[in-house]
Amino acid sequence: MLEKSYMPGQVEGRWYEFWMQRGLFKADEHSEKPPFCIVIPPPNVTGKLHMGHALFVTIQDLLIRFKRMQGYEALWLPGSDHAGIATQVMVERALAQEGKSRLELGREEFLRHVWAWKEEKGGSIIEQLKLLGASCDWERERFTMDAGLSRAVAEAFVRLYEEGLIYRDERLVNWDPVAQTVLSDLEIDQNLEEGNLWHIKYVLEGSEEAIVIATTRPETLFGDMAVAVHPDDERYKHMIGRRVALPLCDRYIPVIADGELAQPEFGTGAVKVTPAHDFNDFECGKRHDLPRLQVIDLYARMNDNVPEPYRGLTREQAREKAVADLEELGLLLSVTPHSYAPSRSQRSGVMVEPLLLPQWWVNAGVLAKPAIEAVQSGKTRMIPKLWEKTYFNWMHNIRDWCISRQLWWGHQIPAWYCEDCSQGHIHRIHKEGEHDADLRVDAEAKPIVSRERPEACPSCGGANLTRDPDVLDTWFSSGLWPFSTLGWPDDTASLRKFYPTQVMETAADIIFFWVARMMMFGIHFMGETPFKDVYFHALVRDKHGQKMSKTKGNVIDPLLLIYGCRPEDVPEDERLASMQLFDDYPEGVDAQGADALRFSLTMLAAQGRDVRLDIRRIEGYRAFLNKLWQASRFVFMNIEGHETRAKLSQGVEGLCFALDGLSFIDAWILDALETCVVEVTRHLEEFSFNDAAQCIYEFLWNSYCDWYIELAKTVLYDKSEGAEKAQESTRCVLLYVLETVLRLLHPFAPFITEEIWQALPKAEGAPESIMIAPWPESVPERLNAKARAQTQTLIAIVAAVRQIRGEANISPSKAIPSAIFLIDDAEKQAILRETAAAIRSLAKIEDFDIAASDVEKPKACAVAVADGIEVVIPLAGLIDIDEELARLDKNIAKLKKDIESSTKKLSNPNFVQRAKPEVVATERERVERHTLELEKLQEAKERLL
RNA sequence: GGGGCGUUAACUCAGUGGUAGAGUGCCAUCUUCACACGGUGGAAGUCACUAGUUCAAAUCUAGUACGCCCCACCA
Repeated sequence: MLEKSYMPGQVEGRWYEFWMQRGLFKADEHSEKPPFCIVIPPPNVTGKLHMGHALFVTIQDLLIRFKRMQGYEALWLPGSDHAGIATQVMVERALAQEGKSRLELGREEFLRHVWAWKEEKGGSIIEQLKLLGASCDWERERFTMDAGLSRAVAEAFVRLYEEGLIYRDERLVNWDPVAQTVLSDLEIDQNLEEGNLWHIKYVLEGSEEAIVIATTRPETLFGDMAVAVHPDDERYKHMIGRRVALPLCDRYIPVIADGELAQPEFGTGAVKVTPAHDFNDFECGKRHDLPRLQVIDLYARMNDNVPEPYRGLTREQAREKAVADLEELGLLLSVTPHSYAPSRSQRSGVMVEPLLLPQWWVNAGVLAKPAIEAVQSGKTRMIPKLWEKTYFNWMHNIRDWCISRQLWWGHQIPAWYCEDCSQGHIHRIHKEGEHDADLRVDAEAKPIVSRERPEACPSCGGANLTRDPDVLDTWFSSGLWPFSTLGWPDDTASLRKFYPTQVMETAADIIFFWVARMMMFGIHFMGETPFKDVYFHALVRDKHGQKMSKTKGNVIDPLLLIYGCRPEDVPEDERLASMQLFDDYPEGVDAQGADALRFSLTMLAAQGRDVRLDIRRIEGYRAFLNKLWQASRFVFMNIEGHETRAKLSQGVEGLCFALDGLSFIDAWILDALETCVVEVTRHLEEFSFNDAAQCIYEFLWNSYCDWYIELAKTVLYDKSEGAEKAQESTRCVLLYVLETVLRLLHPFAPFITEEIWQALPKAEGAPESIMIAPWPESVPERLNAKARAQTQTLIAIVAAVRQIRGEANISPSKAIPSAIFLIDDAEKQAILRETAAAIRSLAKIEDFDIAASDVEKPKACAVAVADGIEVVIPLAGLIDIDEELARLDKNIAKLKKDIESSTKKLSNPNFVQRAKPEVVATERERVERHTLELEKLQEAKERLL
């Protein structure tokens, strides 16, 4: 027997262990079953569980458990990502607290530290996924830096290099002067900020005349190589080809015409050109063959190419000094406020400095082509479809991907340089107190790309080789994830069985970072798209729609919700991050359980919409699970000691009752169950998870609990003779429906369903867990339109009496002594007779008569019409006449309004002619029905007056 | 500049051509034998605005307002 109330903590503890011990999450690559595989979006190894993880675990586990029950060989392949920059920054920060830096430690020693850190803290995110019930095949857990995946990375790199799709080149790149690495275009944020526009005079050579340029970055003027104006700009036409004196510097630069860079409307129409520190200027410089003068170094300080007084200043200091000096010289014309969008590093938040540096690149255009075609042809679908547009848009305009990073934590690029052949192009900058030299390799050095360290230089045979110090962008290894995790480059049984995977489920914000790269690499290396469907889930936001962030204090930690929390028990930094939560719940939050969280996220995550997480809704769904718990208790209490248990022990199908021997109520709940099974299955197959969950919710609460169980009570508690047969059938149906719903609900709420299911009597040879029990199948024979109509009548009658009771404020403890149901239809009379006991009990009427509609009614009575049946209840001191009149008036008004609008429709010839015939018929029937009802209510009113 | 999304009850959200639904909250009432994490009844919305298409629009089209996101940026 189950505990009196549902305690998620107690229930959830025991089952995960059980599943693991029995090896139920394991997938067999040699199985005959059709494959269903999802590879997990690998969370950052140093990460901490947040709502985004909870959401993806919920959806992916839902899919995996659903498919596993449906008979697929379901593989959910887990793992984690080394997260290059994020992890390195974190470890460096920890080292800094000990007063150490990575440069002091040297590369090898630093990497030992990172690995130690990974071993110590890396497991926690994985353990947290388990708490949510994730049914991953943990024996296959991978890490992007493990030996196998590192081999895959080297293999991919070498192949792409040999195919000419990877190359090394010196270009203008986004440099993060704090993280000391280059960043890809995707790792940069641009948001509008307030800045200034400085107007500076550049005086024409040999003239008093000046050209005024407008700039947001006056400190870069030291690198100016030209001033550009629009060729058609009348103001400046005569200056084109002449030279201007570069302020603060002892040199002259030309005025050039460039219609692409210079827009006459903006600023003064004249723009300074700094090819080494601005992407647009770089392009302009190429067009005009301008030299590039780098004036800012890797640490964002002014280098030796600027006049002496500025050398060594930071960008900011240099700007301040330059502006002051210009002002003194009378060259600063004005400063106006100007909002602009500077590029900032997503990691450090610092302004990125465009610098000219040699880096490794992937020729993305070639790889993108088939990846675009795969989606166009429908080989891979994106759901919701609107993301396909975003995907195409980016893919069509894709730029080469900068894959090298000046970090130590990551896959070191498998390229070496021959010290002899590349002499003079390999620079070591050794700083005092630092263990390793800072290694810089010019673009001119010739790389030797190889899977393993080469023995000797293929050109000169020399053995003096130095490895490229850079590592690869984290997303390079992530891009290989769907096949590297299955054993690639080896031809393994797992790879053959599970590639291509069926579903990729992830957040849309990494569509470019990850999905696009997996598509490109998957097609290139495997010859097939890595997945059939890509389902994008929404972002989880707080209840006001704000992105969750620690600094905003609106984080909702999934674990706090699952296990509950009191503010005083939460560590301070976490409490600050969850400030909003504790403002709303000063006493803390009760334990909701992983099942309630999962069910809530499923309900909230409608396709294509962001999720605003409201704890009150989670509480509502926990109440739903408690309802399931209580209903199960009811079933257990009632089958205890009866044959039903023995019947179930022959298997659920042993519960096979003769469908024609059932009461219409039994038949009705089976009919509703059939609809529920079909709908839930369909919705899951269409990725409409919220609709699927909604179906189960409504069936269980509104049909099963509110009506079937209540109706069952009248059968089960019937003491009269001969009731035993109906009772046994009711018990069977109660149990059968519960068991089926548990299986339907299992993928949504795995713990509670397992707990209840295990308490059911087991059949010989039954599966050892609900998670490997078969998914409920559709049994069309269960559909029963007649039973549906009959039950509808019953429900309408009970509801009508309840309405009278409710509005007349008749105490629920007070029985109504008598009632009359007036109806001519013999079938409906039969329904009333058949369910007399149920009506008496649910409406709490002591007795009632059934009569034809022309029978004379008592004078003072309350009247309602339900499904064509006139429900008459003698007032007999129970009901206040005025209240009853008010109730009648309200219903009469409602009917009148309804009839009026329907009549109006029907009097429109266009409607009658053009609307679908069934719609017109419905409308006619509606008027008829309501008119009849109205008449009856009006008569009742007259009798009262 | 380009693209996308949203605007439905007090709050959080479903719905998507045929007269509006859920959860929470609210009002009334009830602790009887599954459940007060509950039962029963009730109140609550010109479905942002304006046009158009249609017999019929919350639902389709166009535009307006407000909010949000992505991409590309003019110094």
